[in-house]
Amino acid sequence: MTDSDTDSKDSSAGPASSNFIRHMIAQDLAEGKHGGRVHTRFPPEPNGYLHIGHAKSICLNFTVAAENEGLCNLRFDDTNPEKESQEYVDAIKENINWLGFHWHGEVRYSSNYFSELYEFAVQLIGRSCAFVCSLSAQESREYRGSLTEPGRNSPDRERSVAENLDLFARMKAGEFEDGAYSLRAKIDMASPNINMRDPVLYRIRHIEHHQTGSEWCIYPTYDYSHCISDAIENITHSLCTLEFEDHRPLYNWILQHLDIHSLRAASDLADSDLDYVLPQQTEFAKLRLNYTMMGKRNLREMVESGVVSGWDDPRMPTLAGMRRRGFTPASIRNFCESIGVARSDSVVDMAMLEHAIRDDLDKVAPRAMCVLNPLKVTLSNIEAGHVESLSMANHPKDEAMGRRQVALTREIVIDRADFEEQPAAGFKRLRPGGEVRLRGAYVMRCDEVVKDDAGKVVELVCSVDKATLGKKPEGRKVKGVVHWVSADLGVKVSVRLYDRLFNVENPEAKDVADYRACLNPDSIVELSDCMLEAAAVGESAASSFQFEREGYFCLDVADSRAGKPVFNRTITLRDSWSD
RNA sequence: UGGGGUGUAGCCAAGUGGUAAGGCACAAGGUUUUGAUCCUUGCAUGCGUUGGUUCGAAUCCAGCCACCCCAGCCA
Repeated sequence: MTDSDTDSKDSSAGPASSNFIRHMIAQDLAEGKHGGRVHTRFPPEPNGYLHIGHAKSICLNFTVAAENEGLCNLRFDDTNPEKESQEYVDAIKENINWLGFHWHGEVRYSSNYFSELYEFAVQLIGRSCAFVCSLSAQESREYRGSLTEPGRNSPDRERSVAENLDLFARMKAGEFEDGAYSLRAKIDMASPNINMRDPVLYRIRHIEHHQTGSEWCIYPTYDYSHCISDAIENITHSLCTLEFEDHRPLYNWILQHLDIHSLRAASDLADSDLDYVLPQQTEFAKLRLNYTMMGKRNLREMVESGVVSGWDDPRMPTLAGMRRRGFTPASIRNFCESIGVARSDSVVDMAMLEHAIRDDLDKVAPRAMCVLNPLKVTLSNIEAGHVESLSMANHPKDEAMGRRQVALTREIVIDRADFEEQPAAGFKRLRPGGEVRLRGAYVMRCDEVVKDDAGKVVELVCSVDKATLGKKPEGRKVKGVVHWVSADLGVKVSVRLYDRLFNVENPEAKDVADYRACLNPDSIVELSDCMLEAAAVGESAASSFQFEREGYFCLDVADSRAGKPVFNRTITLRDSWSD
């Protein structure tokens, strides 16, 4: 086991699939490029909750390290205190642990390195590679030029080293107000790559930081801090998403313009005799899922506007939401492995995710019977008060999951959808005069349909064939099987049926003016009169079940109350019949 | 119209000069006391496109087309 190993083996995970990052690392290892080390990092900014897209990156970074006896750090990229908070730090750590990954050593923060980052900035100034600029944000935008036109040099670009040093020290000391000055790299205002047009390295922000409090009033930018943080942590492979590709020249420029000996001295490996090698950035395509919004800004918007109940609403693509929905860590890891890692923009079909969770839950979730829309059935040839205890397997293929007792009584409930007075062709369930198998029990015949004044079916009077317990009926075939629960001995529960949040494939598409117009009005349907078999509730009950013939459900711990459990539908069963 | 990328089936994706893996989805059978699971079979004479090189090209070369990213003191 290494630090980056996962908690459990994924029994269902096939062999690791080939991808360009695995190839690259194998080749780097073969060439001894980083002294045989593989050290990755997952660098979230604590400005929101992790979502399934982050899971792809987490799985990539941690598994690629584990596969090569390497290490993976967790580093909060916390250089913009304005948008960040401890709440997010805590949630992110918990999500990663829940997924089953363990970062190497202590949690890191870019803010851990603020002192080093400052000293390296002083070094860049000393080397005439950076200068203090007095242009406002607006002015600097004008000076930057455009996609097709080169920019112009800042009037401060040739400020003396001494003056730059003095100004930068005073920036740090808090002498200036926000925006009065910035520290910029001195690269090339005519570069076709706009990121190289003297990018800002430090900005003044008189604001409290969740980790460093009021110690600093200047904060480094992403481009400046990320590469140096990687170098300090001796990261070998810095994996990020495609939009940072244009930043790679800057990533390399900063590291190459710093004294490698001082970089080494500031790094975790300062005292080792390993070769000091600069980290290399490699980009891959981020995950996109259809019928889903992944933009942090949009997710936050949905939470704040109350479109969903919170970051952990079971309809959210956040890890917190998916967990509450009933997704297992293994299902998410398997999904991330199954989608691959490549450089082409792609949109993964939701069906892939649904397959991953069904695949895992089919194996691990015990079965139970729960009637969602109860219809009373009186079994005329079972005495009132009689309780027949039937033994049922918790899993049809896994005896190790044990058995449970299920009570059959005179009055039971079945689902309304399992009875039709005038069924369409192919209907295998109950009809007047027809027979159906009560799952795990007897074959039952419908003798009488009881209706109310409005003509609504309110009860069925049926009789069971007592010769059919564990046996096929004689002289006829009964195709349909129906789940049921004792009306007296079952437990009343609430069940939330979840469906996709959006009814368009891409709610973030440019031609969608407002995602609110694309919300699926049936993304949550709450049923409060469901009847669940008693064995499925209580202290020792499992948290996830397959409610037979319906789908996979999990107990909602947050909203369940004593005597009134609430279950969330994780996903339906595949249904080749379709209602 | 500058720079950086990407195009293999409905979706994801392997493939790195020797004749198109795999998964999802879908379809058809079989098993089944879950219309589930499981099993079997089918599903690209074709790799954005047009040319070229080669005995041989998804792989190499050239042109063209489409789409994505970049002008935050966000990450």
